[in-house]
Amino acid sequence: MEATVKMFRALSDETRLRIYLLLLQGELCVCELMNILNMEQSRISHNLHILKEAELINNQRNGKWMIYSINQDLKKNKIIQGLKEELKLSSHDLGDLEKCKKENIREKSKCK
Amino acid sequence: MEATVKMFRALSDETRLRIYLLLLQGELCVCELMNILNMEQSRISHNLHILKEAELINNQRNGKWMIYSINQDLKKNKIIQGLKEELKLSSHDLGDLEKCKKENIREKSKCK
DNA sequence: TTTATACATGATAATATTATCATGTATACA
DNA sequence: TGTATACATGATAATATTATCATGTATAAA
Repeated sequence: MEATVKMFRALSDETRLRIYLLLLQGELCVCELMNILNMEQSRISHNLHILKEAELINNQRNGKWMIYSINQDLKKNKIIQGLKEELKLSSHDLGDLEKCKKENIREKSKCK
Repeated sequence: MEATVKMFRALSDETRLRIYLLLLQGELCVCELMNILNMEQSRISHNLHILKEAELINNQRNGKWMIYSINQDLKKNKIIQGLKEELKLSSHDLGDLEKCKKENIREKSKCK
């Protein structure tokens, strides 16, 4: 119950829901999320922290970058399964994600 | 997306989640919810209002009583389906629900 | 070993949420 | 027609959330 409340709370924010849907497409670093969402770094980091606290995502360092990914422990969670079926990444965000990958933002862009 | 955020927000509160799980067992009036949750009336009413705004529940008047029930429009919503599979009403709340029905709180108890 | 990049995190202010208190309204009943 | 019951709702205070700003830290590269 407590974990479910925490999960709902973490996902009850448009920014965090967008981040979660983006990460469902694959791992991303903070820099890439900044680029896709067009939001400043600390805002992204703070929201990632909330998603991590709710155990919805994981992170691991890779050189300069902190890579965030979906916590696969929740693969069997029916609510998460439902979310994936019910809600898709917006075509706008999907386009920006593809652009980010094609332009290799992670390597090229100085993260400001 | 917006509706999903609103739904998550409405369910990201223990009281409202308990109310939703209780209503999944069947219709209840405010008085019965007060009795089961042991919370004061305005608190219950305000939280019911939030659940209603998120279109998770319906209400209809029946004489003195306002009867709240699950919004069946969401039967096909995968997140709600997932929630129902993932999270069950606590045995404590279930016990109090049964007690409330057995004692016919709706008719007998002066709702204070 | 300085410097830039990538990110985390503490502090703060603006805003939203939550519970409570007080009061208002609809219905039933005497 | 008054009164009690059941509930809604506005106001308020306490608390939580959110974004931003400032700063701190880890890594890599020069």
